[in-house]
Amino acid sequence: MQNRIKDLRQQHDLTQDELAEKLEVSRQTIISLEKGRYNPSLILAHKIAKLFEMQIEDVFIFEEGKNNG
Amino acid sequence: MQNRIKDLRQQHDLTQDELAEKLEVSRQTIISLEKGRYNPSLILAHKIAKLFEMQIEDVFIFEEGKNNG
DNA sequence: CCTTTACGTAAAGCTAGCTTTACATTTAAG
DNA sequence: CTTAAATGTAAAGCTAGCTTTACGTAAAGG
Repeated sequence: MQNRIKDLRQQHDLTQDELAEKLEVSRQTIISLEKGRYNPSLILAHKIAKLFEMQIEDVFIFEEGKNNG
Repeated sequence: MQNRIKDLRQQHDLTQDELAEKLEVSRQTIISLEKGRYNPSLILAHKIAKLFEMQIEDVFIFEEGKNNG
């Protein structure tokens, strides 16, 4: 699962530290998210999408076309 | 955080067990989700929304109007 | 050289999502 | 009463999201 967090953060002129504060998570969490190291909780995903005024599905890119019917 | 899972499941004539199989999770997970007992992972939320052909934000209802601008 | 800012890795630890098993209740059918 | 399907609770256990601390690197500035 990929995401556009790094891109969006830079577009909004935020450092990792600033983004972490706004989302009320640690900087490590931001780094890990940007590196695609894990699958965040829905609430965190929502906070991110809300901050950037986007839909969750537009921030996070899911693997479509795997076993999709 | 609330959600419309129970409602959507019934609209689609699915039992908890059938929904669990489709989502590749346990029935307990469905029960807990329907009861709002926790905050699912983003991937699970996505699978649910995709199954019902909806946006995540339309399946899960986040507390808006708290400190929202 | 030294300090500050920003980004990154590593690893130990806590918490909560999710699984598994077991048991109880309700409704429908015989 | 018995069987079966559907829903629910309880609790033990594994895994992974997230935190915290520590250390390393590179760029900007004095």
